[in-house]
Amino acid sequence: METFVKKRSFISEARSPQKKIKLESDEGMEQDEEDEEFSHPVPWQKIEAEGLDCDYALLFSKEEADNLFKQLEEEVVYSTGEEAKVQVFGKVYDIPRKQATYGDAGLTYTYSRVTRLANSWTPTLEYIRDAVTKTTGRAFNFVLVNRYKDGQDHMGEHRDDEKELDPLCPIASISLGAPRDFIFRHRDARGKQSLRQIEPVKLELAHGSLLLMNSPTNTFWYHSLPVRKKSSLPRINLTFRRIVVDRKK
DNA sequence: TGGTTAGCAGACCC
DNA sequence: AGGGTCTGCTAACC
Repeated sequence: METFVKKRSFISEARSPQKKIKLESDEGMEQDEEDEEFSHPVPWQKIEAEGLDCDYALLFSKEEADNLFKQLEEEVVYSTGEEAKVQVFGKVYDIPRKQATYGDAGLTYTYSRVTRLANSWTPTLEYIRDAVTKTTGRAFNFVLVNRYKDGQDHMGEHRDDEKELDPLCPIASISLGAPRDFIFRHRDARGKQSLRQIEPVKLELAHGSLLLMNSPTNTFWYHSLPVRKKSSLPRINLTFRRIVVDRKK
């Protein structure tokens, strides 16, 4: 049975998923927003299930996505050593992909018991961040970069539920490079005697695409990027987030 | 207190 | 026949 979300099935109106509100401006950012800079509005596909709310769109053309991928390959510096390891069920493993963290000065992000300090934004990451902001009306102060060198690199099921994240702000996921399957599973449909039977939601994340994961998706749904042996090319994923800044000294 | 961004084994399906 | 995929399990630590 094919449970993948059909491409182009019900493309909604060509407008942003959130109303064009004025940007929640962080300090001293752009004043008057030229909506026309990223000229044509993007056609969004709504992806919904019980407790799941996502918006999917092709944000960048193939040509632009190609260039962005190339630039990121030159700019991004990935973690090594202890920061490239993860501890699960008492054992330490090498993370089966590469990771990097970028964001506003001084921000930290704790992921699976390892706290990482954000590197300062690179030009390309800033450019993509601003493109995402212009098309969504959301501001982000942090991005987690994951690089999957081929179909063997992967990420297991998890939720993005770190408590330093602003729970109401969507997470914006940009995909560049090889397309990969992306799977959602409801938390009540996991385990042997799962409480309920809920079909997973599966989609393929395309080169240049943007997936917005809106609240409360990450409360109820785990997601993963499973191994795909037939995939041989690299993929870079950027997840833009809003980290709540603790204003205490 | 309870959840686990990892790998692995066994079942299933081409 | 066997490789790819999917699911459930893990049993230490924070």
